[in-house]
Amino acid sequence: MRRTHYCGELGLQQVGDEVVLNGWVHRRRDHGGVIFVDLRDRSGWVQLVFNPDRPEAFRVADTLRSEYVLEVRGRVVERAPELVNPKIPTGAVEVVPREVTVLAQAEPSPVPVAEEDEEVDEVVRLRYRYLDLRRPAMVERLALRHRVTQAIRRYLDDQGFWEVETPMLTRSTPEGARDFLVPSRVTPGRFYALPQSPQLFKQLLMVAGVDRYYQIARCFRDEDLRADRQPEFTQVDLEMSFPDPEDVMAVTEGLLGEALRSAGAPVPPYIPRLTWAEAMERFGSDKPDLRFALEIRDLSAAVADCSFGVFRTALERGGRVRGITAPGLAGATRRELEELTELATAAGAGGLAWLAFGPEGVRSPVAKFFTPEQLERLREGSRANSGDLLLLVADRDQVASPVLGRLRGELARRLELVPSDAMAFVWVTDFPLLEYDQEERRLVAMHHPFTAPREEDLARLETEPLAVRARAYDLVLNGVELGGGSIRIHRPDLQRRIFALIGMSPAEAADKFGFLLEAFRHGAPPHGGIALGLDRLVMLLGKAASIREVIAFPKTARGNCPLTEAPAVVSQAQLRELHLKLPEPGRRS
RNA sequence: GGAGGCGUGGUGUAGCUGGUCUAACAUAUGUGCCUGUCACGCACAAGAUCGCGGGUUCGAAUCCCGUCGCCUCCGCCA
Repeated sequence: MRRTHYCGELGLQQVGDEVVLNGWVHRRRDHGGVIFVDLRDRSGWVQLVFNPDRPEAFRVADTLRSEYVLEVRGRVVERAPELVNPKIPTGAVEVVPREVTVLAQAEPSPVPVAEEDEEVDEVVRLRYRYLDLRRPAMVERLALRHRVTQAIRRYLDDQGFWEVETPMLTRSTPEGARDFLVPSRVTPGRFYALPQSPQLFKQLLMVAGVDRYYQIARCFRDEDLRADRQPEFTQVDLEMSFPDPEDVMAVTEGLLGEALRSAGAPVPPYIPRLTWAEAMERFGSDKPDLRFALEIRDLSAAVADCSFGVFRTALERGGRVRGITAPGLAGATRRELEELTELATAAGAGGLAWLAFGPEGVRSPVAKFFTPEQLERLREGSRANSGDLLLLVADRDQVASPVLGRLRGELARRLELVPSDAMAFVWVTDFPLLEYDQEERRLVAMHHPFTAPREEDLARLETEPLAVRARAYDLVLNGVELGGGSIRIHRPDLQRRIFALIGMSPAEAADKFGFLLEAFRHGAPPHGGIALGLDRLVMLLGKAASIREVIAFPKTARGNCPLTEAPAVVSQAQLRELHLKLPEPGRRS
């Protein structure tokens, strides 16, 4: 017997046909004289009806239990009108089995496969992921991811991109995230690293003349996890030769359009753009959530002559006073205001000033420092109406912007300004090439050290390095960084200047990236590309609460896999082969 | 590394201002009944020493401390 149909495919077109189905017992309803079994596969389920007039099949039906695996030969029949179940796609028909074989029995499932809305503990779900993945919601997520991935492959193939695989065992590189290391058996004391991204290899492929490359690439970063972060994750990684940023963005938008279409999501007619400076100024974030407005406003001028010391000091020290107006929040309780203040200080602000505009005037702990005219200027400048709450932060932009950005997000949540079904894409461009790392007390690359500076800023590279803008672009969706890319440096001399700026000596550069610098001496084309987080994209398209929902076998927040119990202890013999020695047990620090 | 939350039959929850809690409910499971259900129904049964360790108390699921696991956030993630 060979399967003829998937369960979920059956409908009125098959009425009268004899079909062979394979699937799992989704539910069994035993009425004594008649037994119904919902037979499920990845396509959905269809009802089997067993009557005593077919004693052989009926006897088997009697022994069936949830999640048994069956092979069924039977006839598709139309249901009487009053028996149609409009809730399922196959509800107009049912299958009358002539022959039923139990291919596998099943113990009672720890994961309720048929109970759709049962929230099951995530560890249990991960421990028995193969059962969890049988649940229709998870099947749909796997299918969605598949469709999106295939749409991307098709599109990039159409655009002339070649899919090339790059090594998973490579070398550790400085900068960036912590590497996962793999000890070498053959060369004692040496280690491979799992790639944080195929960055260097795709650049080498450009030098090789591949011209257009892509890869659905697994990446590894040994950093702490989040709802949208896993230690291994998948990027749609692409690179092209001789591009402008416009070319990369155009390809990305085309790819995204296909991905959205494949997911049944509306495709935006265009994707707006913000420079990094504008994003920070208006939204306090380099990945602004544009599903809601709530913009930051500069009120420095309005408070310039007030008598509030904190503001005056901030202004004198080159800072500004900026604020956000929260509509309708003038009635905020002391507790709510404390929470917002706590949020602001935790984000780095010295404090948070607030003014509640009401019909009887202004309620604020700092109102006494302002004349009525100044208060009116503030209200006007902040566009606040009666009933609104104005939150003010006074500090250098570097400190104040992220604080205001945090507040903006928090206010949007509290005011429920975030439309749940909106998809707000935005490009953020012109990132600073470098930033100052307080901890390491040196300049570091904001994106990565291979990012090209803008031509017109080149002259300022050594004199005003923090003012130099990069030819970089990030794609943001709903406040989540979906991906980022840049035009790369392809000239060895410029690459060496950048390495020097971030404090990497020529010797170190030669040691760590010598192969790349050498490649650039052999005719490197100008090139650039982008990498998109596939898991995040699918997560957002699938309205999933975490990235784990769209990964077949994800890790927990501590990086464990409850199913395989990785990471696990290995034998002394294995360690010896790898020339590794662990500290005595009990001395783990 | 830091902060917060959660942990009770297979699963999901209630109980958690200490004492008929000898732990309840739903669901799943087992048995029986039932010929049109589709989250089938009805009846009966079995199933948890309340994550683990310690402490307080005459008495702890309940209070305290520690610890483990999970989740969220901050740091970190070029």
